[in-house]
Amino acid sequence: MSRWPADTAERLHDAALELFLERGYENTSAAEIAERAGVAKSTFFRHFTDKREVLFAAGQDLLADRSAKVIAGAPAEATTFDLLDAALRAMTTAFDQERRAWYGRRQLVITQNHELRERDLLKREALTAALVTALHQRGLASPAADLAAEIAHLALRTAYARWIDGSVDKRLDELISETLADLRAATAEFG
Amino acid sequence: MSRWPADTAERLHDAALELFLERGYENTSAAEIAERAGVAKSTFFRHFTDKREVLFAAGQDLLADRSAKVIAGAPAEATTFDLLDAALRAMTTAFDQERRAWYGRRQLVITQNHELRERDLLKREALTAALVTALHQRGLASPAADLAAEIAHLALRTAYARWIDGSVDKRLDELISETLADLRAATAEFG
DNA sequence: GTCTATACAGTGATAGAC
DNA sequence: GTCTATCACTGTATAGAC
Repeated sequence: MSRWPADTAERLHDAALELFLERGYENTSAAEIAERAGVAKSTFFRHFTDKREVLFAAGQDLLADRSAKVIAGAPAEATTFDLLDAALRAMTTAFDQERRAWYGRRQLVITQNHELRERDLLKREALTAALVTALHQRGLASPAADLAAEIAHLALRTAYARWIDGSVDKRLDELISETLADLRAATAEFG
Repeated sequence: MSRWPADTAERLHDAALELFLERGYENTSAAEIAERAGVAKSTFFRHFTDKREVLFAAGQDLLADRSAKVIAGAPAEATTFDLLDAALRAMTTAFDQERRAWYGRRQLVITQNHELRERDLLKREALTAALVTALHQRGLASPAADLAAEIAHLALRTAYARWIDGSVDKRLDELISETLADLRAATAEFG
């Protein structure tokens, strides 16, 4: 048992989402988030480099690493779409079905604010760039690797939106495979 | 001996890029930009909603409108790639060959700063979204429309980088057509 | 090694005057 | 339209407490 209440970061995390939903991102100061979490403002900035990061602090690099490893270790006969499917599924095992509603609330806040949408895009683009690198190392050259990564990016974005939407009760990895299959069909029609 | 003082927005624009190149974006305050342009800090914020926008204020909506019109007015027998090519070329007529070096300096500043990269991504995504809308109105459904827009996005990004790079002395619209043709070939191989 | 306290520069908004 | 002036807030830095 620590002298300090456990998981300060998580409390800040939850306090932030609550307040953003109550009164909006812009109308919530970092000091207020800290106050609700029971810590000082300076503590907030010790845990998160900026105010937006309180919604994005999840292990981004971990996801990229995981997908890179899956791509590197895939069998030689795997098609590019097989690679994308495996990589995206590896990325999203962390997205627990039980926390779907939480991600939905988080995304609602993000969508309604410009600064947060910008940060969201940057995070997604970082994942796409990591995918390109992994595909290059696998021997897939540009522009095919870039195209593949963009398709994966689109699949993830679309599947994530459908997952959060909640009108179909499927796991995120199922939706990813479905969405990617749709995109494979659409890609074939272009050729 | 100019009868009219240069446009305030343009002077702020140029002063900002100069200062960002001299000492970096982070080490330049809005007040300093205003000072070099010969106006007050508050005047800066009357012209640009925030400090980043001084590098992005170019008519973004205009580009989106132009590409939407081109897509709407394209002949019925045009392929999707024809549409993308026409839309991207329409977007980029504003990118004058003589100002290529200027865009290069601007992009250098953007690439070196997180906040500016975020803003850049948001602008590009807005263009992609406008493209999706135009393609929907043309009768192309999702996910084909989304895929097409992402391919266009990738083509624009790649061609723009090559244009700025300056190792080949071609106009941006030429590079776009070339890049798009490469992507068409890559797309066909996936099918 | 985690939290607190305080002071500070800079952003971006706003009100009032010319 | 522009200026001055002022304001709340972000984010940094530092020094110290448990």
